[in-house]
This record gives sequence, structure tokens and C-alpha cells, in this order.
Amino acid sequence: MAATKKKQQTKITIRQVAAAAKVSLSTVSRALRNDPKANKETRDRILKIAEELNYYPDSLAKALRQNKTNTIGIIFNDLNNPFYSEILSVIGERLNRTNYSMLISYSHYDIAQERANIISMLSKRVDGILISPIDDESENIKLLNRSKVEYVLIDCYPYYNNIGYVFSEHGKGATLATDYLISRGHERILLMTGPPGRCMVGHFINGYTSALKKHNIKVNKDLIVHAEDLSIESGYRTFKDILTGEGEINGHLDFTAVVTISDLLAIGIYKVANELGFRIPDDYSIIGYDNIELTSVLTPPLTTIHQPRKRIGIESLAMLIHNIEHDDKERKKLAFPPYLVKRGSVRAINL
Amino acid sequence: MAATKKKQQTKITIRQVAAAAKVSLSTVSRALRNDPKANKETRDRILKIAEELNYYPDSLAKALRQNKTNTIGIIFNDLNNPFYSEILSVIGERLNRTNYSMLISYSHYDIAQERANIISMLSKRVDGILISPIDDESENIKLLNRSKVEYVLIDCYPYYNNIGYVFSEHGKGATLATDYLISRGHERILLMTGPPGRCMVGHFINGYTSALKKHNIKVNKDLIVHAEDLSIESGYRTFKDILTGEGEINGHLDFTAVVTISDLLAIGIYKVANELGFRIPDDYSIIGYDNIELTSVLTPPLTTIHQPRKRIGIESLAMLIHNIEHDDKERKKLAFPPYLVKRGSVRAINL
DNA sequence: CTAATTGATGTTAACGTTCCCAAAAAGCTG
DNA sequence: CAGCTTTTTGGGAACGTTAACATCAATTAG
Repeated sequence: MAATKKKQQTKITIRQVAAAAKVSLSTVSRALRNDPKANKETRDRILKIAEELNYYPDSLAKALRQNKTNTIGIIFNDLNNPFYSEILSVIGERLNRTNYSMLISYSHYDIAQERANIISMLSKRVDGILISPIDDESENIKLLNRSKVEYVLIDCYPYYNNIGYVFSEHGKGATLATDYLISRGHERILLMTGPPGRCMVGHFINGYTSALKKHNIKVNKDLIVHAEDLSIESGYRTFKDILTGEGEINGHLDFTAVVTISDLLAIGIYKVANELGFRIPDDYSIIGYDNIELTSVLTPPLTTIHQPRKRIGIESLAMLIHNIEHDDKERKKLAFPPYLVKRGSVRAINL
Repeated sequence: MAATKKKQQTKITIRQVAAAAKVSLSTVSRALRNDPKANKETRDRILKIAEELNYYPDSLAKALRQNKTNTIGIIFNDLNNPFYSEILSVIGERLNRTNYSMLISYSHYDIAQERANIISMLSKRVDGILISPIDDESENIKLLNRSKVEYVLIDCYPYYNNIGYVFSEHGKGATLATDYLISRGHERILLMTGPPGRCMVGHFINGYTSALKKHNIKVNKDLIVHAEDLSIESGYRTFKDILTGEGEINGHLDFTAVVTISDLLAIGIYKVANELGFRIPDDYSIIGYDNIELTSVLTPPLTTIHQPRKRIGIESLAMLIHNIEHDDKERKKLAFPPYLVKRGSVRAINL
């Protein structure tokens, strides 16, 4: 007892397998990799021995040697938002059928954190990165470019030309929402969007303002408010501040409808409604964004803009894997058109 | 053009930095690692050169040499459920402050997939694994034991003694829910739980039956139904089948209240209510489980059992990291008591 | 002024694979 | 059975780092 060796279990490597099978390292390596130049009988014998020894290959060594980790990196800003978790979910499902793994990190709208995440992933030598960047023209994207790693952008459409990206057209989405409200008689429309600097936010605001202008409605900058992030909590706080005149937003804002950049923000508004006792859509009409699953079960069911999350996940992953594995790189710009889902949170106003 | 070299950019290694600085490899290595035996001036000089060359260390090589990857593996069954995504989110946030990364995979209640995920992670040499296992007594857990990797179980409490685990007491939670319904006059209570074989499901059923027995209510096995997973969709389908007498559940079930093992399942029931036109809680009382954020904004607000997701995430991660980094392993069994959150989805019955 | 001590650097062998090349064995051909 | 091809195996370098050890100059002690 007292004299037992400290290092009890020594790691089982290809070497132990070779010794047990009385062959060389290369023979074992070939057997394990199903190399055609391995004799079938010896291969089976070696495979059996490996199995008995509970051997499994060391991916680190393999990756170092082959210059391929079979790992992709995923960088999102929010893991809690069903929009992203659904993308993650479908990606995870697809990856289960391959032999890639996913290294995930999240930046929470912090540029420095995003940079750290990128560097960490480069350092871990991921084969590719799927990123929903904070800002599509930031230093961080340049860092990715310099690194020569394959990457695909989600949710952003920058001016660079040599990148693949997959997104839904947020400008159009915002226009759709705003148009619809206008068609229902609303003119004073609050836009609740996300943190400034976030790339999709810019497009969203553009879509909103262009819809207003198209209908000759003057854009009131005060009606464009930025929530801290895209969460329920944030929507709740922001809207409550607006109604109670507290926080950063001062003065009474006059509006009849709200376009939000995320269903969660809209749900935050529902929460304020429950608390303060106003009614949707009687007092305020609300339009969400994303069409996450639970919007349909709210009371009233949330009118929202649908985004094809699954397809975004599937297509971006497919493009990334293709680019990792082939020399003819796809630099597609896949745009998915969002569409309006009419439910019960918008009412018509009599002019 | 035609004669350009294929291999244009050669990777920047410690070697190039050494050459540029005209020192040996080890000197560079020491400088980069802030080794005290490095001269400060040369260190600064080397650091500057490394920066200029855009050098970042290769974690693969480092990991291989040091036998430490600074990566932890996370294995969940569902990435879409806010319960797990919130745990993930808080873990991600914590990890951002360390230099660990997270390798995530999900098994979707498939034992073979879970096994594949575990092997993949072992092969990638993660320093530790955080897993919410399908079955706490499966071959897969034995595999983990054999591998000698550090791991912490979430959501399960097996009979093994030498494991750390963090969970909330699902048995108690189910009892709490059932007790409450009984106290409100319900006797015929449907239990909608998850896939059989899932470890928490067993505890949940036990908690439910023991509450019934305590009040001398006969347990009707037909009233215990298994949803396919814990999603909205699954709750919707299962409950609709029950009401319409289709699918696997035959015959008319007679009940006045439902205890569910997940808020999402309960939301699925809300969806059925919207569609078929019955009312909650007038026609059926519903209790959820988890207390995810949006339960409070439903109509009626969902009465549910709260689980401390954030704490589960934080504590399990802390234990895992501790065990990775220290020799005095913590094998704590952290139990968090769930508690009832009364809202509007349960009504009293006049007996 | 020599020996011992310290501080900074260089040399080299690992870590566990794969892959190129050489060598050996086996199978053909005439 | 010599010479050839084909199949199978073995040897060793390489992937990019770290860590143990060796070296060397400079400083200090006796």
C-alpha cells in the first residue's frame, strides 16, 4: 500500500498496441486508419488487441501531425436566445453525423472578448469558424482574414467580397414590419433595436427608416431606442424605462406601435404590460422578430417576422465544411428573405 | 501567376520568432511563458517581435507536450431547452474569465450518440467533462470511470460514490408539485414526464407516486405518460394525442390536472389549449418544471417548480475546474432544493 | 586569483501520431 | 530459379511546443 507507485495507469498509446501485437508502430497506425496497404488479417488482429486494451487514438497528436483538428469554432454573442440556440442545435445535430466537434464561445457584444475568443480558437487550430460577429468591419474580422482560417459569417453582410456569409435580410425584415404597421394606420412607431455597433442593428434601422420615408412619415430619432442586448430582461427594462420616463430615455415618447429586433425584447414588453396593466394590442401594437417557437403561445399571439433559423444553421455549416474540405472555395452570399407572420399583437388604428 | 508556389504562407512558429530575435527556441518559449528565468529585456524584445510577426502559440503542440488541453467537454441532451442553454450561458461566461474553452456536444437522449460524444472528447483529451447523462448507471458512465478523466454529473444522482454531482432534487420537485395540486383538491393528476431511461425521469416519477401514496390516492399507471423529449413540440403532440385519443395513448384518460417535467412541455399544453379551445386552469390545471423566464409572461402565468439553473452551472463548473487543477479532489454531492412558484395555472376544485 | 554561485541561454529529448522511404516478403513470369 | 512486380512491413523524421539538463559568462566569496 504505502509503496505503491504514484503513476499507476500509464496511457495506452499506439506503442503499447504495437508491442502487444508484436508489430511496428506504422503497422498499427495503418491498421487503425484502414489504410489499404495494410493486410486485412493483421489489421483485424490489431484492431482486436486495440479494443481489448481500450485504446483510442490521441486526436492531439494526430491533429498536430496532419494539420487538421476536425474541430470547428462557433462564436456567438448570446447562447440564451432561442434564435442562436436553435442554430446551435441544428449544427450540433449535423455535426453528430460527421467527425467534427464544436468549440463554442460567446462574446456577449464585447469586442475585446470576441477578439480573445477568435485568438483562442486560432490557437486551438480549429479548421474553421462560424461567427455571428458584433461588427462586420471590425479589426476582429481583419484578424480572421489574416489568419487564413476558413470562416463563414452569420447574420452580417459586410462589404468585403471574399467571404461567405449567410443571413436573413434584416433590412427587409424591418421594412416588412414597419410597412405592416403603417398599413394598419400607425405612424408613430417605436423601434426597439439592439446595441449600437452590432452589424444587424444598422441594417434594421435602415429598413425601418426607409419604410417610413417611403410613406412620407418623418423619422423621429427619439423613437429609435437601443436595448442593451436582445433578452427578455433587456426588453422589459428598456420599455419600462420608456413608459415611466426613467433611465436613459427621458421625456414622454409618443407612439402607438413598437417594432422590435428580437422576439425576446417583445416578450419583455409583454411582461411590462402584465405589470403595468396596459393591453396589447389595444394600447400598443407590437411586432417581434425571429418567430421563435413560443411567440405563438403568448396572449395575444405575437405578430412577428419569421427567420429561417434552421436553414441559416444548415447552410452556413455546409458552406464552412465544404470550404474546409475542398479547394474550390464557396464564397456564397446566401440571403434568406424574412416574412411577416400575422398574429394578434397588432391592431388597426382608425385615422 | 502560373508559376507561383502553392504553399505561400508558411506558419509562424516559435522557430521563426527565434530566428528573428536571434536567440534559441527555449529562450523564446520562456519569454512567451513569462518564465522567471528569462531576462526581462530580452523577453520584451522577443514579445515585440512575436507581436510583429503575428505569432500566436499552437495549443495543440503545447497540449501534447504538457498533457493539458485547457478544454472542457460539455455533453447535454438538448441545446434548445432554455434550462440547458442558461446553464451553458453561465458556464460560457465563467470560462471567458479563464483560459479554458468548451467543447460541446449533444446526444439527444441517444445512448449510442452519448457514447460517441464521450469517446470523441476523450480522444480530444479534454481536461474534464460536464455531463447531464441519459442514464446514470449506463455503460457510458463506466466508460468515463475507466478513462480516469475528471467529470461532474449534472442532474443525476447515481449510487456510485466517487463522483461529484450537482443536481436539484427532482423527486422533491415532483412531490412539491403533486402535493400542491392535491391540496387544491385534485386527485386525478396526469404526470407528463420525459423519455424512459432518462435518469431524472425515474426520480420524478418516484416523487409523484410518493406524494399520491402519502395522501392515500391510488396510483393509476395510465396517468403516467412519457413525452419523447422535453420540447414544446413534444408536449403539444403528447397532450393532443391524449385529448383526441390518438397515438400511443388509447382510451379516454380522466384527469383534472397535469404535472410536467419541463416548462416547455407545459407550454406545449398551452398550445393545445389555444388550438382546441379548452381553458387553463378552468378545464385543466397545469404545473411546469424549471421556471424558465417566459413562464411568467404566459396567460395564465404558469405555476411551476423553480430550479436554480445558474447555480447548477456555476457550482458544477467550479467543482470540475477544482478537480482538474488540484490533487485533493472534491467529490461533493450538491443538491439544490427546488421550490414551488405559485402563479395562475392551477385552480382549486370543490370536492 | 581561484572556486563557487548565480543568471541567462542553448541543446536535446520527449509528447503520440502520420507519412515518406526503404526493406523484406510474397507472388508472378518466362 | 533468376528477375520482376506487388504487397506488406519497419525505420525514422516530422508536426510545434516544453522541460530537463548542460553550458557559459558574470558576479561574489574565500
